[in-house]
Amino acid sequence: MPARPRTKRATKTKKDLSAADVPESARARVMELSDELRRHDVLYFQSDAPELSDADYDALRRELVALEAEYPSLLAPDSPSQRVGALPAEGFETAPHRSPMLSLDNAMNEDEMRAFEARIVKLLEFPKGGSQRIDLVAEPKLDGSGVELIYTKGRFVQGLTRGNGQTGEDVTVNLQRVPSIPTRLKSDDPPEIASIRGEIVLPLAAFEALNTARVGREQKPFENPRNAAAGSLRQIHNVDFERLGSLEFRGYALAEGRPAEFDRQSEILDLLRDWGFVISPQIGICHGVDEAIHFHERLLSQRGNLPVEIDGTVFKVDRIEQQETLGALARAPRWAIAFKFPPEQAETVLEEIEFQVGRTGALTPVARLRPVRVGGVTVSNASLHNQDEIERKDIRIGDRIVIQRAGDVIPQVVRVRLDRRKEALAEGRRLARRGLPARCPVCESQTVRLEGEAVTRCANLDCPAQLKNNLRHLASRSALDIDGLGEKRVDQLVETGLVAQLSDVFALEEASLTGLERMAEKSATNLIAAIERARQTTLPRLLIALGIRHVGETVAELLTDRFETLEGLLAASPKEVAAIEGIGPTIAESVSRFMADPSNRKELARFGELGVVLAAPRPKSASEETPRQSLEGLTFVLTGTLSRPRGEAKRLIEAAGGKVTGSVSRKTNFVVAGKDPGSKVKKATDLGVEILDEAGLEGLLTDD
DNA sequence: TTGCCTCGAGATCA
DNA sequence: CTCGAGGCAA
Repeated sequence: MPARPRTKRATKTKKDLSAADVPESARARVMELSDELRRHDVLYFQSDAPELSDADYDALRRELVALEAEYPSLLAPDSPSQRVGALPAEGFETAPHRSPMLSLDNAMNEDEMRAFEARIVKLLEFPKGGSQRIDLVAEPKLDGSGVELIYTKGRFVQGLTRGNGQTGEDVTVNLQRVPSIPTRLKSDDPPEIASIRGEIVLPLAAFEALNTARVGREQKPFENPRNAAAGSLRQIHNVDFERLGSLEFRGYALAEGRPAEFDRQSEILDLLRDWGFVISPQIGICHGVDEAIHFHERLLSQRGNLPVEIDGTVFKVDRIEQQETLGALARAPRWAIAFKFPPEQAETVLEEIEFQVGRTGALTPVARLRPVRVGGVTVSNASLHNQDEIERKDIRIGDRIVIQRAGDVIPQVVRVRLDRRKEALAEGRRLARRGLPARCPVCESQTVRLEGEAVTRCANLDCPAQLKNNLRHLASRSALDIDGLGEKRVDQLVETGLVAQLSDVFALEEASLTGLERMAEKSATNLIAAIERARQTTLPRLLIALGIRHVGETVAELLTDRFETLEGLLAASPKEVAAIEGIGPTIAESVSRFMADPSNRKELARFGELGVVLAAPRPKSASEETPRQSLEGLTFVLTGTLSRPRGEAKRLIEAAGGKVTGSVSRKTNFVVAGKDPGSKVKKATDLGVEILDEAGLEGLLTDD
């Protein structure tokens, strides 16, 4: 488990040693070790003729790691110590943030900025008539990837992505390669623990250079600096050091470790700079909202000349004391706001309006666009929400339209260039209106629009489009979580008629799957196994899986808490459902209607007939779990000659809840080596995967 | 919604 | 080598 001994060892060094302080003997030994390890890597990977035992190899490697830790200047970017073996076994580990990494509220225009100021003035309860204004620190809002860096006693020990705000991915090994992240804080008296937050960006010049290099190597250039930066952080194998070396970290907050005498955000920025971090140079202090708006406009005018991409201005209340008074909501602090630049717009041709059929049968118009770059990505689709929207904006096929990415993500049609219609016609585009289809585009059934509703629906409950969406939903994470049942597989299953109603997934057999496109033995087995696992589920998951309108995680839990079993729910009267705290009339109606429907009841019964079992609401304790599933979640690889046929060994493992795969990867937990094992054992030792002999396997199977 | 990364497995070629 | 799935970020 050589996860990261480097940083731990390093804390023992008394002070940073510049290159000159490194004893010649150490330098020589590092070179020697590196050469030796590299030679062995080649022997091992390319000629399969290793000279060193794995233990010896490991020892050399450890020695190298230790030396590099002691003399960081000797750590070459291409050192064999940086190879994959140094990485965590399974992707990146996740780790909790020291305090939640919140996001920021947005202001899209001046009014919202003024509202922000008004809100804080009110909350801070300034004495009437006082001339106090609020000092706001202004910083560019960098368009990159947010990270948290942890320093203990001034040493960089851990770096996390933002993740969900509570927990992030530990990308320390990659961040250690970013030049602007100091290994040590420049401070005589660093805090015990400091948490620095900031943005990882890829400066435009580096982005261009990187892409030129990539094109030269016949690699695909990156679409935009932000994705290139975020992607760089998540590299695991064959890590491209050039990429990491071109990243830049810019600090903007100190979430922990603030010395008491620093009581303003502006001072913290200075402190971070003193500690050795890069701080955006375009920092200002604004006294009141008018200055803030002015700052924002000036920054916008400089935008094109800046070395990094930005998408707005962040304003923070300068005084920490005031920040603390204001506090934070669940999602974002009340003392800061991101004033966004107007979204980039682009013009393109609307080539077609299609209608998608959703899970409930609702027909949603989607604009198919001539692909156009906007905000760093190529957009070719945009939702049009509903028919009213199309009519209000008078959108017609063939129109030139203006699009933008709302909230930076969802593309939307802003308006039609009505003034360009003449030209459009001249170019032969037909400018047809697209009305709501009378028949479903997928199954050709009648469509209906209920009185007072905005949406039109396909009336056919068995419409394949609805079935596909329902099936996708059933297989999704929060529902039955069936691995390997993605969009394409769902399409196949429905189109071949293998699944005509939801419960059919549980009637699938391996034999009927093989023969489908890209569905050979292994995939079929895996899918069947995933479905088998899904048979044992819980009532809330099943309720979610059914796709009852308005029933998500929360409602499913509420229903389960109240009725405990499916039978209980089926027997419940609409009144009882409606009486549940947290369930209003709309939801109650939807649930009761579903449960009363005879075909739904039949379908539910069929789930049971096909082996779907609901576990008790909450397992009392872990000790009550069935001991037979002892290998749950473990992956095995078999190699060499075993005393029983492979197939049988495989069955035994699977019966105990384990998984058997063909090749060794970091996801493999155990390699079972029989007589005359193959190269898999070598690979396993290299990846640090545990190797079992047959006795060891027997032990696992019979034990506990 | 798009782009990036990883993984397992299928398809293809030698 | 290519594809599908899954996860993550904005």
